[in-house]
Order: sequence, then structure tokens, then C-alpha cells
Amino acid sequence: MDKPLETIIVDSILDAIADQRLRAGTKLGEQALSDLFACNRAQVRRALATLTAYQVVDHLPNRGAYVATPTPQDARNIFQARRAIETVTCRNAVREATDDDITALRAHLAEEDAAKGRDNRPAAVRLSRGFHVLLGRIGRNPVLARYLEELTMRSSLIIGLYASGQATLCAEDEHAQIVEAIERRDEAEAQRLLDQHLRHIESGIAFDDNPPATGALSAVLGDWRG
Amino acid sequence: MDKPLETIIVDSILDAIADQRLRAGTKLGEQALSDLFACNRAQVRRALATLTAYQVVDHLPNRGAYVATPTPQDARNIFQARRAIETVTCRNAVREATDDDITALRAHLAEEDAAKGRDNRPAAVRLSRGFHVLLGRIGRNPVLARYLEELTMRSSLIIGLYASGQATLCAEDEHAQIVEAIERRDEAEAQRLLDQHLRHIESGIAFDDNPPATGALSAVLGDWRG
DNA sequence: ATAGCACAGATTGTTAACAATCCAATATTA
DNA sequence: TAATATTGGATTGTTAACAATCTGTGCTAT
Repeated sequence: MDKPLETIIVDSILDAIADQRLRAGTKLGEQALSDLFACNRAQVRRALATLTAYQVVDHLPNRGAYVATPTPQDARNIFQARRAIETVTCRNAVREATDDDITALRAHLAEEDAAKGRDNRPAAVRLSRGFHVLLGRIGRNPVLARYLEELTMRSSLIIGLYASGQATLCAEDEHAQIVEAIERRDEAEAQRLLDQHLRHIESGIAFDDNPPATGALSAVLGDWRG
Repeated sequence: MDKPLETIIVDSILDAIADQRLRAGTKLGEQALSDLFACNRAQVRRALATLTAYQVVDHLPNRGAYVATPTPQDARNIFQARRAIETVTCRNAVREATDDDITALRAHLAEEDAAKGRDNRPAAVRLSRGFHVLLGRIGRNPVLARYLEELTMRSSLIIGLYASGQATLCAEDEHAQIVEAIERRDEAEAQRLLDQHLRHIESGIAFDDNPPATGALSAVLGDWRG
């Protein structure tokens, strides 16, 4: 039961963006991608259209698809949207979380911790996003969860663009504190901590760098075969 | 400077959904649409892909595209998402609205009023949605505004499905009260009124009808030429 | 030397024919 | 008669060739 190839392409690219292996501004040529995934151009084309709808890829007519480069203004708008959505998502999570959900959250925290311990930055960035996405799923509102996936993906691009040098992306224990509040079923506190966490991330962004600089596609999307 | 045809197709279909001329469950055949818009099947195909990404169309592999049919659970999730987003959007609007914006809002109210006076239900439904979209634009956060456009579109489908018999979709003057609160720059009150307005719409939905029933595509998408 | 132009290669966009799949109507069999 | 096979038409999905557009390079002329 393999997935449709289009999905594999989309997910590979999204993963690479979440990991910050693919950086803002990278050109996604159709030929290059169809070579990489050993398929024809039409499938690549549809995958790129999907990514464009998700707003993580910019499509310029007659000149190709590029990983989106959010402006500082975009960044502010995206983080405001995240606060709006994650506040509700978090309240839902407090109300709906089962014991299994809490266990999953704790397991995720452990993974994050391990990645940071190993100084594995790409993994840390990906897992950090994963925490918010997981929280969204636990909230049991797929509409909000989907928007959150989109926004966190775009946030990864922003962090890659404007906070690449930064030592710390998320204060070590903010995620852990949120999980504790959820476990205590303390809605107000969980929401407060999450809002503060998001403002903290946003304030850690330096809006004056501007280094695109991107490597070869094949190096970055190498091992897509499951 | 005509728009790309794909955009025209997408907008035509979205308009027809906003008006409730196209109802949930209607099949959108590729041949039928390319005949209607006098174009290639490939362009129709892309338009349908875009609409699928917007979640207003369901695409079933090998059996075509259908106008989405939101479930009652979808409806609850969509309205929760709207409350999360429109609360912020509304706050932004209070802070950012220029005199021109207020004028535009008043003009919109007048249009709504006129449509209701003329018992023009499709226009009333479309304009009612338009009010929320306009508010979103005035909030000056395109990220939130885009999600709002998607959610209001899906709301139109929901209202068409579950509240078609209903006499009143929006209490006559709730929109007007919101505009007044914005004009007074009364953030808290504007937010309260909007939240209440949304809960009011949601509670007016009867989750037990189930009439798909759809007319011919050509009758419904007749005059797309601007 | 530099600005403008023209050409060549590469990349994206379009088209139409072909293949695979689904659906409904008809025929077949217990 | 009712259930199941079969078959033809219609619809969606794929492919590869062709057309349009862009980008960069080298040439020409001022």
C-alpha cells in the first residue's frame, strides 16, 4: 500500500523545509525533481502546485517554483495567526487529551531533549515544530490542525531565514511546562504559557539578516525512499 | 489585462458556491467544465486541484471532483476556527480601520439591506459572507484574511446544506452593531458582538436535514464572461 | 569600455493522443 | 426471480511531443 508519488514528493520537500535542509529561495526545478524522484514532469508539477497552495512555495509564471521567502511583515502576520489558532488548539488539548495523548507528549519531549543533547540542530528544529503539530492533533479540530501545520512550516522558513545563527530556538523547558499544565488540566495556565512561548520565539528573530545561500537539490533531497 | 483562465474558473465556481447556486455534492465533471469555459481539460484540472486545496471540493481518485459536503462535525470545527480567527481579525480591524474602511463597511451594510429588502436570497447570502471577508481585509493580516475566506466559503456550504429552509441567516442588525463598535473603537465590545454573532449563526443550523439535490451545471455557471 | 542586441540552450507551459478505471445496462445462471 | 458476470460507453489519469518564454553569453556599434 504505497502512497501516491505526488504525496511522497510533497512530504519529502516539506520535511526538508522543516529540517531547514531546504532554505528559503531555493529553486525547485521541474527537471531536477523529476530526475530525483524518477518520475515524469507532470507529477512534479502537481506536487509543486500543492505546495504553492500551502504557501510554502512561490510559483512565478514561466520562471519556475521557489521555496517561499517570507518577509518580516509576513513573519509578524504568521505569528499573530499562530497565537490566534494555538490558543484555541491548546484549550482543546487540555479538554480532550487522553492518557495516551499525554504519554505521546512526554515521549516527544524526551526525543526533543535527546536531539538537543546530541547537538543535532536539524532534528531539534523539526521536533520543535512537531511538538506544536502534535498539540494541534490532540486538540481534535482538524481544521485548526491543518492551518497550524501550514503556519509552523512557514515558521520554520522564517527561523531559517532570520534566526539561523541563534543558539536557542525554544527555551529548553517551555514545552515541558506546557505539557505539565495540560496534565494538570489547567486551561488558563496552559494558554498563557503557550502564548508567552510564541511571543518568545518571535522576539528571538532578528529582522536584518538576509542570507539566501542554498546547496544542490540532490544533496538535500537524497534519501526519499522509505 | 485579462486574468489567467484558471483563476476565472476558480472564481466562478467559488462565486456559485457563495451564492448557493452550486450545492454540496454536485459533481464537477472535467468535460462539462471545459465545454462551459471553452478551454482545455488541463486547465479545468488545475482549477479543480486548487479548489481541492481550498477544501471546498473533494477529489475522489478515478471518479472525479465534487463540491464538498461538510459533516456536522466539520461544521462545529469550522465555526470554532472562525471564532478563533475572527476575534483577532476584528481586533485588528478596530485598530487599523481608516475612514475609508468605515465608509466601505457602511456601503456594504447598505447593499446587504437592499438585497434583503428585495428578498434576493442568493445576493443576501453572498453579501453576508462578504461582510466578514471585508472585515478580514480591514484587519490587514493577509494570512488570517485568507483562512477566513476559506472558512466563510465552507460556511456557505454548511448553511446551504443545513439551514436552507431558514428564514433568517443573520439577525438583521448584528453586522450594523459591529460596525458601530468599530467606529467607536471599542475593541472589547466589537469582539463580543462578533463572537456572539458567530454563535448565533451556528446555533441556527439544524443538523438533521440531508437534501443534496442539484441542478444542471450549465444552468448554474452560465454567465461567467465578465 | 559599455550599452544594446541577437542568438542558443534550457526551462516552463500546452496540447492531443493513449491507457486505465469506473459505472450502468444487459445478459447469464442458479 | 434474484444474484452475479459481462460488456460498452464515458470519465479520469498519464505520457510524450510540441510551442512559448526566459536567461545568459558573446557580438556589434557607438
